[in-house]
This record gives sequence, structure tokens and C-alpha cells, in this order.
Amino acid sequence: MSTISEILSSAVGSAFKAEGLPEDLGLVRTSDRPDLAQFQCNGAMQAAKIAKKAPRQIAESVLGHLEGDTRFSRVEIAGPGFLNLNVTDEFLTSHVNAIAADERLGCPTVENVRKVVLDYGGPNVAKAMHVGHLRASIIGDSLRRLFAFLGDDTVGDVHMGDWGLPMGMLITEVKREQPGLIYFDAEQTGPYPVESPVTIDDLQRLYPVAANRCKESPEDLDEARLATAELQAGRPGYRALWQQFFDISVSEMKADFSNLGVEFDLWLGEAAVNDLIAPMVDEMKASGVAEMSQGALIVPVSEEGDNPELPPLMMLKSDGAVTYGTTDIATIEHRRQNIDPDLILYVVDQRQHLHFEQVFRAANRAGVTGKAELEHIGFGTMNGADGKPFKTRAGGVMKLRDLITMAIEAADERIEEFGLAEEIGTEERAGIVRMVALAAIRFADLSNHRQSNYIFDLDRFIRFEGKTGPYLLYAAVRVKSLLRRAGDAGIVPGEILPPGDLERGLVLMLDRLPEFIQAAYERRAPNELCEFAHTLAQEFSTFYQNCHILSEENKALQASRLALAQLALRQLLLVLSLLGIQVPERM
RNA sequence: GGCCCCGUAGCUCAGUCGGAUAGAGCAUCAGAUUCCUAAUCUGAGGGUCGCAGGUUCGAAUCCUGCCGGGGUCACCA
Repeated sequence: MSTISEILSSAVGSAFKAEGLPEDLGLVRTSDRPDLAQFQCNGAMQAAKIAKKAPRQIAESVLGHLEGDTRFSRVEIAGPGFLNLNVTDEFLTSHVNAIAADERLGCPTVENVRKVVLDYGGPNVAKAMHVGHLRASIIGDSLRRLFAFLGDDTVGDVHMGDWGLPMGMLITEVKREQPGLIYFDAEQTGPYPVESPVTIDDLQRLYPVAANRCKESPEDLDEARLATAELQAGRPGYRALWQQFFDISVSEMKADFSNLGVEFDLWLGEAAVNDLIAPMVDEMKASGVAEMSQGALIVPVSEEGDNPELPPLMMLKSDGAVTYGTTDIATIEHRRQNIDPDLILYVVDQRQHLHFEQVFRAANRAGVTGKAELEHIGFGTMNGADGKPFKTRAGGVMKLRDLITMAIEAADERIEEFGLAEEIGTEERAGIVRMVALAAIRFADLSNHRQSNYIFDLDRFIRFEGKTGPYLLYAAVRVKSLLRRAGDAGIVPGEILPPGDLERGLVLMLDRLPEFIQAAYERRAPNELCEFAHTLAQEFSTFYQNCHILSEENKALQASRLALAQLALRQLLLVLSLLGIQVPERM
């Protein structure tokens, strides 16, 4: 199903074609000047160069071809050659009724279904998730939902950091604390105890200790490096101990992601591709893609025109251990073997851009990508009020869990303050508080363009006024309430009638959903979805303010307006679901 | 130092196929509620789009230089 803009583009495009001009000059879009027209086309001014004629003259000719078209209520030329277009209310009506009858609310699916792997989240074994994981998780999760909605075959992979130096540091640190464990006896090959010798709290306590120790002492760092290399080489005790770290960490992560409402299809990490590395490295050596340099195995990735040269990708360090570049390449190989994707999206901090440039080039040289296009979806940092990366009051890194707790407390206060949900039971109320908190966090994050840094200001995000998640929840809940009341009174949504001045703005907005979905998809930009949700909610509020539905005496008009409210709700709920925001039944 | 990103209203941010009078939210001011959740809506004020050039009929948008901020530059991830 096409949007009105697309339908009009086709009509105006034909008119340009009839004039011997390129059809795509007929592109019609929503007007920048709603006071002048509903839609506009700027093609005549672009055509002026090609045709070497005055733009207004071209516009006149094009307009001539549109005269018999009954869909237009008014077509005129303005300024240097803008075509200003208005459509009839009858045309608007037939279109909006078609949207209401469409399960997908007017949104098409992609023509060519692609298999798309989304790599996001990136939590680390043994480390508590912190605010830095927030963006990776919710942007990736939202893009996965969006791609899936448009019909792509999506696979979300959490891609844990579970295989690098931190693992070696932890092994040596546990050894320091509990040297007698069977895991450290090089003569032993198992079996090993089922019970873990450490808890998640132990890991989270030990990791910073180990990291500090390695920072201060080169000897300790060497020891950790050795342990890392031995782990990766397959030393049984270390593998068994690592498995314990992994298992207790994953259940911790799952709890965190579940709190955030973020979902994955695959829970793989760097370790999962370890067995692919040796053969892959051999082949890269044999083919000459990889070469030795200063005792390490590298893949040169610099290309003609780079200024300066791009540093090579490190495949094996001089101690034989792999780096995250190695596992990234092996992960691509793994995905090709098991999934064979058309596209892999890496939703990772913008600061890693150079790294991904190296990885993508090396992967292409090594020929491991198959048919997959590789794309880094970078994002900016979340900052504190001072504009610097977000910290706790004490200056440390804030845990994700603490952030969510803060948001829940703030949501609880706001709801209390406004005397909301007073007659709602404790359990349901707790659910509402949680939904408000998550809507606040997710909407605030996703409504910023992903590439830019933003300032985390919970007091602002949690407000019910303005461009916030809670405002949208409120808007949606209000419509739900309206529909419930209408249902109780036996009023049912009917055919949408030609809009009057009170409805037209809402109707025009309801037509634009596919345009925003498409923009979000093409640019991997969830903020387009936020923009639509907010504007639609505002248009609805205006309509709601001016049109009292339940007391409307004209039954056909009442049924029509109720249908508009229902359609607005369906679109709002759809877009919020793509943002990963849940809406309560009441609040 | 090289390279990348950013600089838009008092504040927080949208605005990348170049288009008309640069938008939104907050804050400020003036209004609206016998009625479906006013946590809302209507209106007003507020801008040399960092600075200076260039390309173009037309530049926040493209190009060059400069100023300011952030990031990054092989054996951490």
C-alpha cells in the first residue's frame, strides 16, 4: 500500500515525463509550509537546469497535465517554482480508511527479504553491566524490532566479551585467593566440580582488583597474559574455571537485559568462535593475507588513498594470544557458516569506528564475509550534567542496575505526586511504575540522534510533560480509556468520514507513518520513530481536545471519530513497540 | 601532530537526495476546563545555524581555511 506522497509522486512524475523530463523530479513530499499547502514538489527548479527553461515555466507545463486529476483540490505555483498541492477530503478519506483496514497500518514490507544479523549489547563476563551498555542494548534492540517488522529475517546476537585478557586476569586473581583449587593443577584434566568456586559478587569484586594490579605491576600483567594464552590454547583447568565464570555471568546478564526489555536470539561470545581461529589463521597465513611483524601476526589493511595508513589488524599477539579483532573476524566466519547473512550490523560505540574499519577490510581480504555487507552502527556517549561521561556522585561508573533502580524510584515519586494509580492494586501499580521508568529511559535515549552524545537528565526524562516517554504512555492510555468507555456505552468505530478542520491534521499525520518507518530503517535511526510518535500524540491531543467523542450526537460522526482515535492508538502502539516501550492498560 | 565526529533559541535537542518565514520540548508571558485522564490544548516572545570565504537561482545542509569541544591513532576490550 502506498502513501499519499507516493501516489502523488507518481502522478506528478508522469507529468514531468510527459514534458520529456526525468520522472523522479516529480517527487512529492509533505509540505514544509502547512499554511500554504499539504504537499509540495520542488522538481521544477531542478528541471530548470536540465531543460534550460525558467522554473516557473516548467511548473506551468507540469501543472497543465495535472488539471484533470480529481484527487487534487488545489494545485498552484509559488515562489521560484514550488508546486503546492492539496488533495480533496474525499481522497484523504478513502486513503485513511484503507490504512485503518490494513493490518500493517499502511506500512509495506521490504521487497527483498534479507537475513540480517544485529550485533549489540556486548556485555562482559564477570563485569556488571554499566551505563555504557545501555545505548548498545536499546538501539540494537530497537533496530532489530524495526528490521523484523519490515520483513527482514533478523538474528540478534549479544556478542559477549568473554575471551580476552580480563579472563586471564581473573584466573590469576582467583588463583591468588584460592591457590589450592583443582583448576590450577596443570597435571589434572578433570573432572571438575559442578559448583563454582566463586560467585558473581566475587567476580565483580575481583576484576577491578586484578585490573589495578596489572596496571601497577608488569610482572602481574605478564602472568595474566600467560594465563590468557593458556586458556585460549585449551588448558583444561582454565577452560573449566572459565566455564564457571561464563555461566554465572550469563544468568546475571539475562536478568539485566530482561529488566531493560531487551531480547536476543543468540547468546554467543568471543569464546564460541575460538575453534575456528586456528584453521582460519593458517589459511590467512597460507594465502598471504596475514603476515608476521615484530613477532605478531597481523593483517595489513591500509589501502590506496589512506592518509595516514590505517594500522594493521592484530590477529595474534607476540605471546600467541588472540585479540578482539581476531575473534571479530572469526565471528564473521562463524556467522557465514551458520547463518549466511546478507547484512551484519554492529551496534557499537562510535569510538570503535576505526577498529571496525580495520575488521571489515581484513574480513574482506580474508574472504570470510560471504555475501554479507558489514556496517558499523556507531553511537555517541551518554553524559552527565557536566557534559562529561556519566558517573555516579562518587565519580565511579554507574551500574545499569542502579540506573534502572533510580529511574523506578523517580517514576514512583512522579506517580505518587500526581495522585495517579491510587485505586490500582500494588502489583499492577508496580508494573506501571516500571513501564513509566523504562519508557522514560528508552525514549530519552532513542529520541536523540544515535551518533550524537546526550546528557542524561532523569528529572527531565521522567516528566509527563513534553517530549518524553511518560507523555506518550499517558497519551496512549488516555485513548485506551476512551475506547473502553465507548465500548461500555455500545459505541463502535465506524467508517471514517471526510475530515473537517478539526480532524484533518490528525488524518494527514496518520498517513505519514510509513514515511517515518522507512526513514528510520534506511538511516538506522530510531529517533525518526520517536519523532513520529511524539508528533502523532500531539496531533491526537489537539483532536481529542476539540472533538468530544462520547457526547457527540451525530452517530456517524461519532463512529468516525472513534475510528480515528482507534487508528491513532494502533499506530502509536506499533511505533512504541518498535522502540521497545510497553504501554499499561490504565494508569 | 594525522584522521573522525560535533558546534543550531536561555537550557536540552531535531533538522544529510541543497529549497519558501530554520523546528520541537523545557523555561518565560497571555489564554482555554459544566464534558471522554488539564500529566492536556491554543497563542506570543526568543536565532549573525561557531567565524570567514567559495560553489549555486537558492546553503544549517556541499567545498576550503580558521576558532572551540570530544574521540581516536597495532600487541586492552
